[in-house]
Amino acid sequence: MIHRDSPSKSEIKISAQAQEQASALCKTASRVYSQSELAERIAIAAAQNRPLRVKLGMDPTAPDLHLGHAVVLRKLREFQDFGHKAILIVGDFTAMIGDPTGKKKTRPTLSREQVDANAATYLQQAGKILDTRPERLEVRRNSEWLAKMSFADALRLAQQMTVARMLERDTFAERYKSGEAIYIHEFMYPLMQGADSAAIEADIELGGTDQTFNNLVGRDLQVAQGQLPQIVMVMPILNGTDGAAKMSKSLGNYIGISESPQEQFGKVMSIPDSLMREWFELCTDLPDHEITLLCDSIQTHPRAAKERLAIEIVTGYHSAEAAAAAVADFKRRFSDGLLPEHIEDVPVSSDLITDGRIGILNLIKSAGFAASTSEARRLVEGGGVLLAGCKITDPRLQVTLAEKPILQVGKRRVARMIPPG
RNA sequence: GGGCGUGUGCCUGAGCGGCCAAAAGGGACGGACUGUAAAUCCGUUGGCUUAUGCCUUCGCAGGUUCGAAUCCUGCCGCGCCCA
Repeated sequence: MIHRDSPSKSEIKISAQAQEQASALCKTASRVYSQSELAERIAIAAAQNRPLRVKLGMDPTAPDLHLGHAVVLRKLREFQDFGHKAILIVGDFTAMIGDPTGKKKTRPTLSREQVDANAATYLQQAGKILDTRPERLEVRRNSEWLAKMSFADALRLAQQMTVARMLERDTFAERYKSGEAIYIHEFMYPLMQGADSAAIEADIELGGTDQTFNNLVGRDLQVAQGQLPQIVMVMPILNGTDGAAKMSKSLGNYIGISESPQEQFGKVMSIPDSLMREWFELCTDLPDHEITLLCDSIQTHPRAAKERLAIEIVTGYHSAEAAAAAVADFKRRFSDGLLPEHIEDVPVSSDLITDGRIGILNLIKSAGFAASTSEARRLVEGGGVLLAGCKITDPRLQVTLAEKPILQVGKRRVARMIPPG
């Protein structure tokens, strides 16, 4: 138990150093509740000779982290680099509800093993960004305290909140207005998340702007328990590669932090120019003046700027060498129109072959470039298929694989087809 | 609990007995142009051994019809109003 009653507010002198640290940390944040409180808390912690406890919740499902998650994780890393402690909360208990932000209904309860496995995968990916040393990172699952609560405990929690306030929350407000269902248990979600903050005595909670309400609830619950209210810092939600919607796996507009250098690079190159500034700010460590220069299309050609952005990102998740290779590969493929240096071999199953020949549609399917024969047919008819460099127009074409021909579908999908045997 | 309404393809949304695998838009994919940008233009957008063919799809289950996404019955989901 950390005692919060040591130096009273008036006694704390907020050093210039603390001010500076606070303003550095707040720089890319969307909002902070509040920056002055943060400076003060930094000073308090320093006076107590302890690190700040910086909380971040994680969903124990589908741990496939992308650049959007990375925005918050990068911020958390900044806190760690100032000597503070990251507390990752594995939301294994809250997952039973699912954040009302998403449209998904109640999720299936995950087994302990699944949660462990997902958390491990999460950490393995987040480890590219976070400092994972135990003195800088603590991982807790919220079933640890939430599962123990009785119905009476839950009621006491619920007493902290009013329906009116709950309905102020944007997602609830929208759903209520548009006539979508809102279940009572969904109201428990913010309360549970707030209970997490109280349970771990968080000084700060990070999140995306969509978490604002949830995180602010934590403040009230902490105060109710005699703790100092956590400072809430919310980060902007990163737009996806399409520039139209927030980055998410289900929308397919994401760049995974575990993806290959080539893939990351190519995807960055495909984003709309209008997205560059945001991405520079939230996905790279480049200083402001450099970003300004790069985003000025007079001084820097947008394509060059985007290449730089891609290099920065690939370097961050892989290495400078990998980024250089990705640049070369990209130029080769898309500027010079050549085939990539490395082409994946795809063995073709022998039962698709009759008399040494295979139908082009089956070939496309076996390369995994089309989900159905009909789709493969459409690709051929649309003129998107090349075999051994020749455009295929006849969906009925039978081909031989003796030459291990290279199959191309669209601009991106390439494979060398290997005959069985 | 009662009354009214609603449920369509990835999404929005028309259809309201045959001409419906189902309008239109969005998205996505392929092509042209480019900087794998934007804008624009063209094509495709349920599945099937290649098809004036067959199968699956319009909440679910039955029924009426020569014939249903369209009508009837029951069920389920959602909303609104009343209590």
